[in-house]
Amino acid sequence: MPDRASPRISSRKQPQQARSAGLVATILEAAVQVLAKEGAARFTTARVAEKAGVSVGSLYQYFPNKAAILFRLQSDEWRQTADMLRAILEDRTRPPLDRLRTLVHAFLKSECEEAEMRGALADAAPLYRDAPEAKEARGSADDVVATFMREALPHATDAVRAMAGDLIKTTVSQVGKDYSETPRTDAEISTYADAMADMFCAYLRSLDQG
Amino acid sequence: MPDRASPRISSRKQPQQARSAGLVATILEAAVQVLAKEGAARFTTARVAEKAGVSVGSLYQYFPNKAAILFRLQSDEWRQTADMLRAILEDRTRPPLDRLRTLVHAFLKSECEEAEMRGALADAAPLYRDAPEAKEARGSADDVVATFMREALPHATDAVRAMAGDLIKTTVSQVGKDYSETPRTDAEISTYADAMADMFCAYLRSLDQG
DNA sequence: TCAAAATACGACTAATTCGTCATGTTCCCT
DNA sequence: AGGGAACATGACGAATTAGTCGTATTTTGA
Repeated sequence: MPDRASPRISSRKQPQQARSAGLVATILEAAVQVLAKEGAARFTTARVAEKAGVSVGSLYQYFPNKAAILFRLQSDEWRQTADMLRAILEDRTRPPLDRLRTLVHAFLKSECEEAEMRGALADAAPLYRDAPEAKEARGSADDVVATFMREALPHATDAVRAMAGDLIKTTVSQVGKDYSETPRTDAEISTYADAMADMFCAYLRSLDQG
Repeated sequence: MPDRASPRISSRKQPQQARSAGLVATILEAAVQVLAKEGAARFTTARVAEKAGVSVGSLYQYFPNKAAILFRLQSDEWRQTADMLRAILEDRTRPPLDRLRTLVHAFLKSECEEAEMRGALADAAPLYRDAPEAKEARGSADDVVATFMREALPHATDAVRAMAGDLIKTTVSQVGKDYSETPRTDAEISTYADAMADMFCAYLRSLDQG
């Protein structure tokens, strides 16, 4: 918890001409580069601007502070993965546990891609996570998971479903972060994902029977 | 990854007189206070020294740098929890799955205690985790877990046992961090721990049968 | 065409930080 | 008692950083 008072993180101004829109894109790309190559501790606005071939002043016209850049990167990540996972979970042509398995595979694989950048982004989390915008961003996946759990555990109580959903959600997300810290081959990722899926399936079956 | 070169983190000199031993203890207590109340970003040697009622110079006689203090705190935590968990896992008078359930409860409860400080310590991890001393510290729990898995999964192959052990280890540790981020009552912790234990038990039973 | 709006620039300031070192104090042992 | 070792002090230097602001350049639209 770096800043007690939550700093504004929203965009300072929207780019209106084509060149400034391009500038924002350039900055974001450079930010990813700096984050991946230099790490969270050496992520500075000056370095990002230099990598982007742009002046600091220009950067500060579209991002109110350093945290805003990081939050933007994290936001984009979240949106992307959320869409992917939602698409998998909502495909009702397949049995629930099959979908769950696919989800675990997809999520773990996605976490292992660009792991350098994601790790550094997580290190920088203290800079943006206390901002109000970041708090809103979470918990949007709750509905999708709740719906899925009703399908997966038709005979269980709501309380059990909620707990199981929460546990699985947390496990997938947190274990993914830990697992992706060291480099893995696709085969390793797949094996590990299967083990996780096996665990979830065994758990859900036992819940729906007992 | 804040520092490419790994800084020395070992103690600079050992206290030889009683007063300096006390001073080290005072510093560590103050460090915990500062970490919990101010957060990782505001954790500075100056603040720790002030809180301890000691000069910065004195602090630097027993810790080579800021990271060393943080690493020391983390080390002490690790040793403490490791001992606790080992004691539970090695009690062969009880069935393996019972022990596993107790372990989950104990670990989750311990993670939820002093959560402020632990969270801040995790935020500061980039400062010390790349040092060689920190890398050694991990992986000492592997033997205990391996032994336990042989008991819990007598009919499974070694590969399955290794995978399951790794999965459970990672899950408990990572999910614990996430779960302890928001304050919980003892009852909530216990319920969640039971759910996790249920999941592990269902998984292990399915592995030992199939 | 030309003025106003939008955009871009980068030197600069104020603040914070880590860690050192020359100096002073306390302790221990003979 | 007294001399040397251990210990304690805190002002200070060097480095880094976030963010600003006055100025210069480009685009737009009438």
